[in-house]
Amino acid sequence: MLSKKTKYGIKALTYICKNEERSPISIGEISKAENIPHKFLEAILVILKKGKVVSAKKGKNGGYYLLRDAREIFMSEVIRLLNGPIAMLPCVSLNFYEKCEDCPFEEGCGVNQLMLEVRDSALQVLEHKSLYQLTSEIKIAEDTLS
Amino acid sequence: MLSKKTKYGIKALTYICKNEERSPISIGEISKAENIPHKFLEAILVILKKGKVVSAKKGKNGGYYLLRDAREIFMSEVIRLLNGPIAMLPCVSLNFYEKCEDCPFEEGCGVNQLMLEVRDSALQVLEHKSLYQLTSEIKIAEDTLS
DNA sequence: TACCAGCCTGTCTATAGGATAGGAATGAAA
DNA sequence: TTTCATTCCTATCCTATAGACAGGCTGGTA
Repeated sequence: MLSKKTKYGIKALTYICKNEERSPISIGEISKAENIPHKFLEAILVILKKGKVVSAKKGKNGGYYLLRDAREIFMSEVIRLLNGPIAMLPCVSLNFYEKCEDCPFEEGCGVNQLMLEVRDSALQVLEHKSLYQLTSEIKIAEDTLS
Repeated sequence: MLSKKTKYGIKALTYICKNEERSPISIGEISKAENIPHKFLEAILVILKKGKVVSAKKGKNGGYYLLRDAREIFMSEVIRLLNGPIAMLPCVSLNFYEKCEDCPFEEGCGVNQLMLEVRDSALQVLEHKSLYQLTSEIKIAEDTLS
């Protein structure tokens, strides 16, 4: 399952991206616009800041802004920061690998083999989807609706 | 994350499949061979039984056996029974759909769009991987090791 | 220098996963 | 017909984590 933390995080990023010319954008504005609990969003953006995805400006008219070109921010990275491993099992994770105690050897574990394939197929999507692309898709959807 | 329930369930199924000619196989045997807590495995197999994947024979020399050809048992089904939805969000789930409260309209939600693609790519793998296939792969791995 | 917005720490609750226990029901074998 | 292995059912417990909120500190900008 994708945690709300991650969901909120992605929404916040797309909101910042959509309004980049006005950035920095304050937590208050994002939380109102995207229906995200204010304090929770605070914590989320701190994580994204530590992850070098965004940066913050303090003081009056402060807020958050993208630290890199939105074309260079990929969903795989954001999800790893907020949700943890993309793989569904620690023993097939690239960035959060852990051996599992109950398996004598991984190659002979069917679950391992299976989840390896699932992970790769998910990465195929997530490593190629940039924040820029995601934001564009939303804009298109909004335009066709109105 | 894949729950241990699911992991254990798949392991149990492959074990039964591997030893199908001796079936029914008892919980006791499976739990010992695959390092699965006995009582927990009980609960898991009951679920798989309700899901018409396996069936049970009671009494002496009883146990569990596959209810269908292993070629007709797909991982997508097993995972849905034990782990719940394959999608990472209820609002993109085929079998466990739920609208999310915070989105005014789904088409304009980037997370929704993204997770839709991830779900499809995962399904591509899981709907085509049969228990038979998975079990074969394990056998091959075991042979090449020895 | 005053204020605004980010930052930090800590607490609380609900939920779900994982695991265990004890005994009832069933049915094959002795 | 008795015995015993096995499934089946109900119930309880523990723990970790997600989600959310509160209060006050910090630092920079107007």
